[in-house]
Amino acid sequence: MSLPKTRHSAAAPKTRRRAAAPEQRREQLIKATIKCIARKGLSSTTMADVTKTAKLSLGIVNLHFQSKEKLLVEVLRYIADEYKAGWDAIIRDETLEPAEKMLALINFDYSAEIAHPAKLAVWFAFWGESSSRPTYRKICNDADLQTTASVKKLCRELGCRSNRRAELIATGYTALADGLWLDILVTPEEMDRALARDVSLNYMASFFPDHFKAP
Amino acid sequence: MSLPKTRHSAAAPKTRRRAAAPEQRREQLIKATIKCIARKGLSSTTMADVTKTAKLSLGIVNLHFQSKEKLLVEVLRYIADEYKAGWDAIIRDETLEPAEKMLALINFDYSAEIAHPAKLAVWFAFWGESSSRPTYRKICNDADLQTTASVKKLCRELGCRSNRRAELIATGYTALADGLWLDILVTPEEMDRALARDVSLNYMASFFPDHFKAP
Amino acid sequence: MSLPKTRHSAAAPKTRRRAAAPEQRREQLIKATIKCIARKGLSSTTMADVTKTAKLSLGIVNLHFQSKEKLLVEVLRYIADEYKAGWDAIIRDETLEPAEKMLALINFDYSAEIAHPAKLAVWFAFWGESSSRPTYRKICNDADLQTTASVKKLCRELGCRSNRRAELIATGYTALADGLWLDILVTPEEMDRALARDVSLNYMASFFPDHFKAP
Amino acid sequence: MSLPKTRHSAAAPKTRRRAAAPEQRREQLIKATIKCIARKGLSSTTMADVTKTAKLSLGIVNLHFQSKEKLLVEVLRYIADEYKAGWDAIIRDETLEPAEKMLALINFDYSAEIAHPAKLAVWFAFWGESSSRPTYRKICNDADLQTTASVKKLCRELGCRSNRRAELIATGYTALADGLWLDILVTPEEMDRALARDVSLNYMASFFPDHFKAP
DNA sequence: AATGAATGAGGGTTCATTCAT
DNA sequence: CATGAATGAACCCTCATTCAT
Repeated sequence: MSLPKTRHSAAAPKTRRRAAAPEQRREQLIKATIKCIARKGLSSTTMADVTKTAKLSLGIVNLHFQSKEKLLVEVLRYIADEYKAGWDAIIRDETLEPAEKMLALINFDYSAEIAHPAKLAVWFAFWGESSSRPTYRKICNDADLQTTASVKKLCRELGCRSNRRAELIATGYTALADGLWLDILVTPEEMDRALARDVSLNYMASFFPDHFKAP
Repeated sequence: MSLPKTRHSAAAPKTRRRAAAPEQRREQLIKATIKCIARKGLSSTTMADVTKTAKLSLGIVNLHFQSKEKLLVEVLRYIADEYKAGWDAIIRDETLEPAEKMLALINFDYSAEIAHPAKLAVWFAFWGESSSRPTYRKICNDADLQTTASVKKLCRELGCRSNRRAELIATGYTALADGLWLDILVTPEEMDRALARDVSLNYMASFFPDHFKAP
Repeated sequence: MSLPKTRHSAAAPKTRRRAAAPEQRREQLIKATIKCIARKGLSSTTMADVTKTAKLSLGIVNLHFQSKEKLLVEVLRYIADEYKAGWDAIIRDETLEPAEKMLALINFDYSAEIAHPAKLAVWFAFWGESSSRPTYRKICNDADLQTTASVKKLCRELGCRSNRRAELIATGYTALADGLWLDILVTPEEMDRALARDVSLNYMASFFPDHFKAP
Repeated sequence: MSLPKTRHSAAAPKTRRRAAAPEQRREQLIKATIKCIARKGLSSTTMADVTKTAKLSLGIVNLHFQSKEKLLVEVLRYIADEYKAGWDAIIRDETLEPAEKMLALINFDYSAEIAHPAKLAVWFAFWGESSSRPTYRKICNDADLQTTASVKKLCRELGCRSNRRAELIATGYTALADGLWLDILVTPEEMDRALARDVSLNYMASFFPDHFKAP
């Protein structure tokens, strides 16, 4: 909208510039955004912050993502995809027994890559906004739902007879992971990845004492 | 120019709201803010939203809270205090056995008052921002730390010999509760208060089968 | 849209301010806008220009008009209404004979108030944009259509027998006026209000020699 | 770092457009600009619009015209030149009597080529801006002044004794044409080329009943 | 000669805060 | 105490222009 478009003053780029593959620029901007969200929070992260962090010019986000909103959605999707990819790789690994899979999943959930403070900050920043933003919610949910479904299946394979019981355990596992991530993010003095792993292992061990040993 | 420097005509003060007890105004504004955060999210809640919801004038927040930031802190504190008060009442109730206390706590955590969507929305909105805001973090943490400490003590009373083990269970309980609240907020179709209660009870039953029965 | 609303920095008004009746402020802003359009053109007129001209703060336009676009529409409507009001007053004046009315209309069309350079600049600025903006077009047209209808009726009263002929004369009168206004605006050295009046009178005199005398 | 400073692999120059005669490119861009102005208005026409319409690359305008401003001036000049060329051809045609010339001019003014909606849109777009842009004004004026001068001369040849009277008629003719073009552009439902021609002819017939017959 | 990714000044809009009433 | 018009910094977005390729 807005009438006045005919610019009569000139706006001239002063410095050198470089061209890059679009996909590369997008990732560069997404990573800069993650850094900013971790540092300043979602609502305080501005386009200027992001582009300065990426050492690029102000206009570049709109060039590659059309709008800030779309950038943010891509950021969330980027993290969600990374999580789902890692998780799926384990689930599909046919060399592992169910208990080994579950163990691998626990280790994955609290690996340095996944339980990284910046990424957790992003997760919860979006979760905090998710109740009023359907798009965010959808992406956040998808990850959780897949997780729960996989764990439930594993529970059955681990010998859980009742479907209802498997449901409770799997739902609990996902919720527990969310809560532990929150603790890692918010009280790093009290909670670290190792402890979170132990708590999760302890959880599984209590339900499947034959397959897991409490730490 | 304008003549009447001394206006003797009493300006009709239209509908001037009656002065109210400051404490009452503050609570009125806090409740309006909770409503707004639940409806629009933390970052989209404006002073105008809050005051319109409270049916008060725009300037009144700064009159009673000095700034938006301070209002938000008070909102968070209000919810945290309510939670801690309810929890403490149970902990201090000397008529209850440890297992009864734990059960009461679980019921409390998923009561309509505490696991209320609007309040959960507020919790997670602040948690989402907490990583970049020390003040928010402090308030959010305090609640969690007290909770964990209480549960840990109860675990010992329920027969848990190892301190380490009690720590794991208690930490897990708090994290589980956080994760379940998140689910109630974000996927109400998948998770409700009753199911959350069952998951928590199932958790406790697995560690203390003599005191709790899995649902 | 756009997430980040939670301002954490303060933006404080520094100077004195005064309150005014909304209608008064609106007119103040409309007049400032007319001045700016005449001076810089429609597309180069910015909110900052308008508010600086009105000696008010930047945010005030959005306070009173919601958006720049709406301000512009109101500006156009303001001028159109003024024109129609003056025209209607003459048309409805029952003390005037048809020829007297027509003469009064001609005098009105090139009066200082109506053929004012700033207002003409606004008219043509909007007309220039009208072909791509339905809202502008509608307002501009309405004025022209009423004008033509009135003149046509007067032509009949002046003795024009043929409806078709009255149509041609009236349509011509309106077009002539538009063209003369354009000349006054664009070539003030060649065309002034007095000459424009003479051209219009000459036009009418050629069709109704019994009622008008060529200048 | 990057190894291949001397890239011997011939970079495939994808679809590189063939170089074209500069004059041809310029006209291509001017025509695309006219199309855009007619479609979106002057102030909303961007370099991207123009180059996309011309199916050329973004940078090409600055290559051929240095700046947007200069492109626009060339667009205006292009249309003005076309008009003047057509007009001059008639004026210089020695096979025509004065009355025949005047008729030919009227027919020309409302020919499909001249009274084309897109071109009229461009005229008025520039006229709308002309009051604040001397360059535009000059070009627009030149056309009008030549027109008026020619018509005035014809009036004398048609028997108009008084210089003053010829002046009034000629000035009126030009203004009438401008106004009629505006009507064709802005109210196509009410005004078309045929009607405009009739109005103009009716105008001339009223002054020179011996030479023209009212339609 | 031609391309289009990159730049950044400039624009409209929002909204926490102030203060005359 | 209470009100809400006014303020202006800061935000997101647009787009003419540049220049490495």
